[in-house]
Amino acid sequence: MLDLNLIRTQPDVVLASMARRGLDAPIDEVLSLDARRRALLTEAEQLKAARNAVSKEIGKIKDAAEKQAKIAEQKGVGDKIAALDERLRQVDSEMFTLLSALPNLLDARVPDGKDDSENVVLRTVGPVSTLPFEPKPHWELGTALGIINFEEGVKLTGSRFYVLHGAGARLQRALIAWMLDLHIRQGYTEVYTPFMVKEETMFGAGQLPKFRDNLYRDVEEDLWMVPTAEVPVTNLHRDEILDAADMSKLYTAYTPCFRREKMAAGRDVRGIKRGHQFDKVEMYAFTLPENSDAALEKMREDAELTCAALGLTYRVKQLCAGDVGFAARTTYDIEVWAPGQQEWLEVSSVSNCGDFQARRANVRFRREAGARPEFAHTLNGSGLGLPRTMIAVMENYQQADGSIAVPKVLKPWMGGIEVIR
RNA sequence: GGAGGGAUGGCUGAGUGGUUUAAAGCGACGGUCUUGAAAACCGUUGUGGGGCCUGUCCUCACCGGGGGUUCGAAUCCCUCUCCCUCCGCCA
Repeated sequence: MLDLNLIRTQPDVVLASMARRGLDAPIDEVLSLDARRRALLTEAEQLKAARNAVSKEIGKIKDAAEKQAKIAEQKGVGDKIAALDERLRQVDSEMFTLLSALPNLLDARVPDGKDDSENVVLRTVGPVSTLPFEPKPHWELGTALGIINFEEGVKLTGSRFYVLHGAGARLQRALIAWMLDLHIRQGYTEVYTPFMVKEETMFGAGQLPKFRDNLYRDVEEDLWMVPTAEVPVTNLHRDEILDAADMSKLYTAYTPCFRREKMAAGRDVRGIKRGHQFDKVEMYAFTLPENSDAALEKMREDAELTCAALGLTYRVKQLCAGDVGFAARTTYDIEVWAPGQQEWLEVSSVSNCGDFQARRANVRFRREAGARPEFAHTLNGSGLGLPRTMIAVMENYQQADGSIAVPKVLKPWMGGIEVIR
């Protein structure tokens, strides 16, 4: 949610930022609604002030006849006020609809560009291909080794689902445990959250109303399945006023993620790259406004270290204006090289949301006792999406005979398995 | 699933239609006192919106959420959510 006051005072700045995203934002409509709203509010409040004063007088009148006369005089005022309040409610709701559809302002340093084809590769770390044989894609490796079973996923649930077996399931669990432990060492506090949340919680993280079509929902209980840990973690401090002395607050969370992927129908249908259910370890930060830039760089480094420690070749991209997500002001993507698919896989996306999410979720902080509350800044970054990390590990650690070596850092969780064969 | 009880400010806790303009206590902050501190005493103490005469200013809303009754609602009515106690069932 953008600051209405910013739209009022610097509409041109807001318009320019929206234009960089390729949007024609209805700023004029917002401003005229705002003017109407204030006019209605003034009128309604004057009536309320008068009514309050008279009602107070009535309470003090002792003479019954005089009292009845005064009460009769007041009849009808309530209806007038109710009518104004009703119009105000309508204006408010129109305003809310408009404002909640506007994405975050972009950081000025975000490069221009219309879509993902214009994202900027900042650097590539590691060699792009070193395998001395023809590498296979993970779906062939996984099926041959019996660690990924696609037919079973279809049998149980449908397309885009799969079952992991034996060392495959264990490898994923090892990745999750290792990543969580790594992030804890990097200063994040582990949290385990619900995977289903109420509508308010989805709104607070910026998922609703805009991304409704991509979410699973239980209609009977009105609960929504989380599409990312970012959703519950953002809301951990919803409607709270934090103490500046306790910030930054850094969290890491493992959750499954549920996405309908309606927009991606027919895309990435092979393998485990894009499923309706996948696991992810997330990093999240609540910071003071002046610290969010530094927190973004730290989080990017923490995510990079995860790739590096796994021995994966990766590259860091800065997203261009047209590709930065709805709630973010700036985003880095980290992609790892998958030699079997001959493809860069997006495994992490690290974003600074500024005060955009905090405004929606009403997460504030106080600099000192008595100071006015201010909105916190929030940041989120995947500590790597599991299926894509699995793909990268399988394809990079494959050997000529189709077996897969276990990366060194994961061995403590693999129960002595050195090679999956 | 059944029965009952609750939700009031940072916290505890009064308040059942108009001196409540939400008491009181605790905590926090400021001051007096003190070499310093404690104690004591005095004072301050929420959030959000709007206005202009930009002020130690005026005003509106907020007592779990929403709706209603009334000239007037923390208080009465309806409804939802959450919490607690007991019973049943249960991983």
